[in-house]
Amino acid sequence: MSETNLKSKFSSYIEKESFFDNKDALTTNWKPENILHRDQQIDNLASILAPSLRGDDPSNVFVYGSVGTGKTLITKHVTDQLGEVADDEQVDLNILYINCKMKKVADTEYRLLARLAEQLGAEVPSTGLPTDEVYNRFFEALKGQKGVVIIALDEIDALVKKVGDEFLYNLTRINDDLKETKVSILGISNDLNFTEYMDSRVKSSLSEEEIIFPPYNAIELREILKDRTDRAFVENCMEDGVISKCAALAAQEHGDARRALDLIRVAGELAERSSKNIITVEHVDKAQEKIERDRIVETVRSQPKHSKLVLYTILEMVEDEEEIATGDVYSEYKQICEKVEVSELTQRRVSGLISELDMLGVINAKVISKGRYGRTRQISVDLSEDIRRQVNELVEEKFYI
DNA sequence: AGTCCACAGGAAGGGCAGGCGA
DNA sequence: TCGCCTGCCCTTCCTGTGGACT
Repeated sequence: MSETNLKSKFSSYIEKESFFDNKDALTTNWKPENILHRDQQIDNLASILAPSLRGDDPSNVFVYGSVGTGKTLITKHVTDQLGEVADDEQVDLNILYINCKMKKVADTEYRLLARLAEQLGAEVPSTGLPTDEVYNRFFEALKGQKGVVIIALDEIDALVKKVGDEFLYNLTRINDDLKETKVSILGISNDLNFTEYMDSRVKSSLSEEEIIFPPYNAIELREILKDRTDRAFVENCMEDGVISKCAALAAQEHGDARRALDLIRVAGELAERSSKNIITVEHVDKAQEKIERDRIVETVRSQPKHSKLVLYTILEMVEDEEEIATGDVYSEYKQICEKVEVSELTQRRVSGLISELDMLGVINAKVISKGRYGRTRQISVDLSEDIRRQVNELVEEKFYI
């Protein structure tokens, strides 16, 4: 681009008014003034937690609902209000909130206990101690508290699937050993069938109360989007139907409000970069593609190197054949390893990697039986040309293919 | 009815990096 | 510095299995 062109690009960027007035209103951290379509859940949670204001320990609660149904928002909203009232009334109440899925923060038993202890004022190194020592420090910190401690564990299903439910068992039994302090647990799970993974004792003590968050339908999503976009965007910057389109796309995808907000935000950003002076329905389509592409590419980037190589192998193979089996992938993968001078992994591991890639939604792999000819995974790929190219570049760059 | 393929996938454990206390 | 911890990636060994073929 010539110098004058570049300059005019920059100056036209300044001249063009931004569509965004307050972009924060489209993030998940934003707390809207009025929360829509969740009155029942708010009411329910509030009445369950209210006894803590009288110094009684509230029942343990389990909050279920798929992603983007407002679980975290409502929990924070209710606990914040509760905390404020407790402060005003000078009631001893401590509310801890931990997201168990945060990488490197609370995604193991050790880290979870360390964070909890930290929030109670104890000091725990990020690694190095035996887990039972961390547990002790957490317990000591709890002893120092008076009144009720509510522990909110967000995305608890991810942690239990990873490390088992033993820590939950310990947490639910902790009240037996405490005198001054009463602990109550508020579990938040994305997985509706999550309790199946748990020991029945843990299950019964943890789900004394349950609150279900159903997915939003398209109409509800539209109202939520309307509310947020009124704050986030300047007036009259959207073509008719943009909000409905975002709501409809997100409703198709499990009624996910987060996805709806992402869509409208990315559509706005794309429109801003384009020459159009209004956000159009086409921008929403492009936003949908971009979000999916970014998700896949980011996922692949964070995979271990052999997972990248396996994916590369699969992408090469599906060029010629629609559906392939694990064994085919493995022999081809070995050849690629030889070519790039990397020592190959065992078939067991590659099988595991394929299974992971499937769970991450990068490839499709379902187990089928071919009778006499054994059981295997039938692998297919359903990625756009654009994504395949980006993934291939990612791998080729890394291995100098 | 039984066999047998080509894997799936569980369990246990090894080796390494990063990080601690003493 | 050493000894020990955890998390991560990986191997080894193993049992399980749907259904075409005999």
